[in-house]
Amino acid sequence: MNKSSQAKTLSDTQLTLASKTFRGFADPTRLKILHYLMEKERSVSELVDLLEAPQGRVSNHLACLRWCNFVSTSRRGKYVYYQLTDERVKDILKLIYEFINDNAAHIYSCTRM
Amino acid sequence: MNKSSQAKTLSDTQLTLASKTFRGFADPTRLKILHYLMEKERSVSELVDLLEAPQGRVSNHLACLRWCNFVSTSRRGKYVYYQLTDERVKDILKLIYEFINDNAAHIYSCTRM
DNA sequence: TAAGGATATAATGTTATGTTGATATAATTA
DNA sequence: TAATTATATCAACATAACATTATATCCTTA
Repeated sequence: MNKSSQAKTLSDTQLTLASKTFRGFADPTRLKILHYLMEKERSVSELVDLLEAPQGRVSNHLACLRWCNFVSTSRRGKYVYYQLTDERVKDILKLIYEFINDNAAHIYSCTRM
Repeated sequence: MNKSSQAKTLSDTQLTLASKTFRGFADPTRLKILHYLMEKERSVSELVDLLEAPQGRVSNHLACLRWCNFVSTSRRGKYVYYQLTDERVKDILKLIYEFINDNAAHIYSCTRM
């Protein structure tokens, strides 16, 4: 019934979700934010200081990370604190950093696409 | 000596490499290709058939996957066979697919960025 | 070596994503 | 309640990524 050459199919929905999720990680500013959140929760203004980036940009990227459900928020007083939502976010980041340690030269040369 | 609020720093190079690597995964066509390669190696023309996509597009994405060192090639006769290079590529994909199973609704609603 | 099949590359137009800068909202404190 | 601080959002622009299409290269076999 199955063509023997055909792997278990991936639905279009899964493909869309997975590529969106990877895109969530695919920006240096967002990676920095995640990096600082791996240590502990941080308010927006702490992140603005740490990143030395304009507040609007930081908030935009935080919105993106919320959409992906990588982070969640809790307001206490006038500050909004961000924390990692899912332990697997850490696992994924760790795997990637391992991977690039062994493949740096290769990836660095990538210009196309 | 360290500001107590500061996590172990990430170099700009690492950030660049990591975001490039994530972008390598962040496209449905490339995810499909990786999916088929997880089962076994495939020639370009097999992939063109499986994906029902124009050959130029498939080859362009394969070039991208090579840059990232996700895949490598071996020519046998007139065919070029692609295989996964690094076991961690599988690990990363598995983690992501797990993650999206639990976060689908959230991610699906993401429109910005 | 000529012809044909398999694969790679590259130019162009289009769309998606990120940045900037300005403004809006929400909580706090004077 | 007015002023201030913290955060979010949005519009306009710049840039990067992708699809398409055409062409180039590489290998095989006649």
